[in-house]
Amino acid sequence: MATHTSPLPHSDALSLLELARDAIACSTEPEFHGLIHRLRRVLPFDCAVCAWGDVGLAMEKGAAATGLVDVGYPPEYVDVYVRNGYQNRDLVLRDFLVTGEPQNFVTVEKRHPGGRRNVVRRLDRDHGLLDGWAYGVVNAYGEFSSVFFFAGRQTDRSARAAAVLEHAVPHLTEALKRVLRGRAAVLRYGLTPCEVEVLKWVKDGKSSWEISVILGKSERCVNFHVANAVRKLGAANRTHAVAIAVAKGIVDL
Amino acid sequence: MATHTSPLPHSDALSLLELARDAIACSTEPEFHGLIHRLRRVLPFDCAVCAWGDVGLAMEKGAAATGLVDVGYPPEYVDVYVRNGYQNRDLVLRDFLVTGEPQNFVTVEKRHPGGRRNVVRRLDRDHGLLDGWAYGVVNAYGEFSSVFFFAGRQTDRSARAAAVLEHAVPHLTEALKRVLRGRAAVLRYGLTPCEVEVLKWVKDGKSSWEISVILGKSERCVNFHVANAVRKLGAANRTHAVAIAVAKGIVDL
DNA sequence: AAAAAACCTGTCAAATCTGACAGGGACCGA
DNA sequence: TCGGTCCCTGTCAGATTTGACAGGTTTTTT
Repeated sequence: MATHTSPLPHSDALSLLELARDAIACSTEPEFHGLIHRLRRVLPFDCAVCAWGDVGLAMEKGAAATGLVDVGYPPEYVDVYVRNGYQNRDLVLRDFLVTGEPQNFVTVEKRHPGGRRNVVRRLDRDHGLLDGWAYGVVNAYGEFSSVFFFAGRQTDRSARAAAVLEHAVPHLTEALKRVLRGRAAVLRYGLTPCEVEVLKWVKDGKSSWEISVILGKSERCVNFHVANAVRKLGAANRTHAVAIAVAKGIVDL
Repeated sequence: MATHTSPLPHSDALSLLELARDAIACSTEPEFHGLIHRLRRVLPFDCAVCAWGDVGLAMEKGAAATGLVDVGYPPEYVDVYVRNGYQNRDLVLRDFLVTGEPQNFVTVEKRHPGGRRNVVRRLDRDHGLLDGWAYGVVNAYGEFSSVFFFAGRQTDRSARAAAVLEHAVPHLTEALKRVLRGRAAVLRYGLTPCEVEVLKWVKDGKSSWEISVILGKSERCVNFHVANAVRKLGAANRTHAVAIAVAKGIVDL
């Protein structure tokens, strides 16, 4: 058997194995936060944030088509970043999307002429997030993708840190997929809360009349929302719409 | 950070990390076989087999409610084992189900008076599978569970071997879930091939008339199979049946 | 303040689904 | 050989969905 040339120390590898195993059982947002805190013991950082969704759609529609899971990032930071569309000027994000590999904030800054004056770097410095990493899982158009940022005053910039992220982040992404089942698709198809609501009841086999009694609205109103959901999902009828909604996690059994 | 007291050597931990990462992308049976062969480099064995399905249902209905994925086990062995219902007399399987921990064949044999004369052990010896391990993931009634057997002339019986399985098997189980999406549920609900077939077309939004044209059967025949599928799935109508079928992986989008 | 989006409701006809009656043949396992 | 299972088909009535016309109010965003 070929020997490994991995930069991961033994204790890191064992911690990551346990994290990978425990990520399988993760199904709620608090559990997901717990995984991020577990990761912090292997690779210290002050805060993390994950942008998730359909990367292709995010390119078209920007932040409106993306979700965020915030684990300790300063809310003002996130607000300014999103409102100004800074993902379009983020050198670290760009270099990650281009290379597919973990990107260190400082390393990227030094790589680009004028990197120090970049608006995102200035925002980083304003909030004391002088260093950190970006890494994620980027899938095809229409699939769930993620980009994580782990930031702080300083971080380990070595190949070991990159290796930690390369092993941890795919499992964190799988866990996040389970936690967020459906939210990406609701965003993608632009379904309104009423449309999702009626789909849930249709999925349970209720007739439009039964749903109207349950929701206290007219049968006509229910049919109106069902028809809108069918159209937005590109379905042929309500059965087809339910199939799509269940498959995409918009509604659960 | 607390130091680990894991029996896993560094190189094993790294190999398992890569196995765990690659298991995420596994979605076909050949890829799954590839993962098993990868595992063999960490923990040598001659052959493996996985019994999967709903453990509760398997207790009720035996082998009829269980699937098998065979990676090198002698077919005659598997045939004799299944036909004689040897899972009910398998001390290794029993000890695994009781403890939830990896069980070594020889260790179990020595633990039980008369273990050497056990029919499964005799079958093992007849086929040269003198040693090996059993380990799996057992979930609640109605959920996908697995039990893997890794066997050969001899295997590593140390705590290291058990630790390898404890880290590898959960990821193999998740991979197998993806590979086998739905087969467990078809078994569980007792759906016939025609019932699954019409569900696929209904799921795509086709009317019974359209499906009858596609399949070259009468519309009455299609409705008959749809109604049977609805009843077997315990659904209120075809829309509800499709929701269940998609959720359980019986049909895919 | 204005525009857009979301939500709500009525009526009617045609299409489709559901339930219930009727009947049959082929194949497999005990 | 017999019983069970799977698959196939016809007819009919009532229930539900679908599509298309008509109209409205409230909330949110710019």
